Amino acid sequence: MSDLLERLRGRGWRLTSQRRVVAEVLDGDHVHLTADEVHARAARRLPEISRATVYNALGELVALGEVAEVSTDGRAKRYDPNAHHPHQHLVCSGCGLIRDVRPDGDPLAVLPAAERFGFAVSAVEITYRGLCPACARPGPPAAPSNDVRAPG
Amino acid sequence: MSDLLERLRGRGWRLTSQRRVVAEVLDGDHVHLTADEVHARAARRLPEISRATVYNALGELVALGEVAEVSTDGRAKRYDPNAHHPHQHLVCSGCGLIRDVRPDGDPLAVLPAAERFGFAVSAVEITYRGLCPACARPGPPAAPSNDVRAPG
DNA sequence: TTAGTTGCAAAGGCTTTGCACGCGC
DNA sequence: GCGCGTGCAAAGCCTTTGCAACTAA
Repeated sequence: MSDLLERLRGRGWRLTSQRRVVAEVLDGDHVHLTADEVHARAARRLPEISRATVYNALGELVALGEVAEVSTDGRAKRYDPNAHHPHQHLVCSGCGLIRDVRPDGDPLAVLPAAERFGFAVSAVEITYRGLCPACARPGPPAAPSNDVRAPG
Repeated sequence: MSDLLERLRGRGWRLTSQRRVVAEVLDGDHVHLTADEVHARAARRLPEISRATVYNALGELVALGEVAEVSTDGRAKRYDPNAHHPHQHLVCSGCGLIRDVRPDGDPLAVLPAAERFGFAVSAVEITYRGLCPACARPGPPAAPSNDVRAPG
């Protein structure tokens, strides 16, 4: 994570306490927080941080390619710090849980050149949908959560 | 298209002129309109139709599985009437053009069972991003459009 | 020092909701 | 005629913007 901060500083990113906290909140695997969740967590350490600042920082991290925006539910966007580790998402239709997965092989190869209609395809986003183990089990499904994280 | 209306009536969908017009607007391949665009086109034939009614109808068509919601840009959702013909999307990073593509093979097979973390995977969404022929060509790129349609 | 950042509050885009009237069945 | 569907307008959620005060380098 301090790697990230170093890298950004090298690119001329002015390092403020607000930006540091935002970057720290967005650390780890299977992290897919909304802007509001990032703000809430950042505010635990820096109570006066404003939403606008969080949106600014997130937008810059996305523009710099350090964080990826994912819209899995059509509501608020989620921010994924795993941008340097190409991966796909497994999304539970029951509780909203999101897991990162990294199948072998080049996902771009899935679309034959003959079917690209002349497009210069440079990226592919793949989302698998289905029920997670907890929601697939008989009985009450896992409660939907606004704070979707990796289990355990 | 009248197939669609018949099917819906059979399911107890009360057939109003507003719903008929919405269904008609959403006819064809490579159609990916926003709710507002659907409303604008519907209003050409039925000037008094309200946005709320369009949203209601779209929501119902999605719930009934007749239309798919796609969020390709993080802005307004787009509605894709091609729900009965499984396909993927090719999205131009320059002008926003969206094309449907249907590679051979089962896209679900891309994710090995061993990497499903116990999820019962039932669907997969794939979006390819890149430049369309017009935007890849040197010179002024195609103007971004709020009315993204199939070329020609 | 000084240009870039922050916080606040207001505005903006997209979507949903509440309620009285209207219309398909 | 009944009950669902409609239109209107207001509210809601998420995000962006304008501007004066502040601060990292």
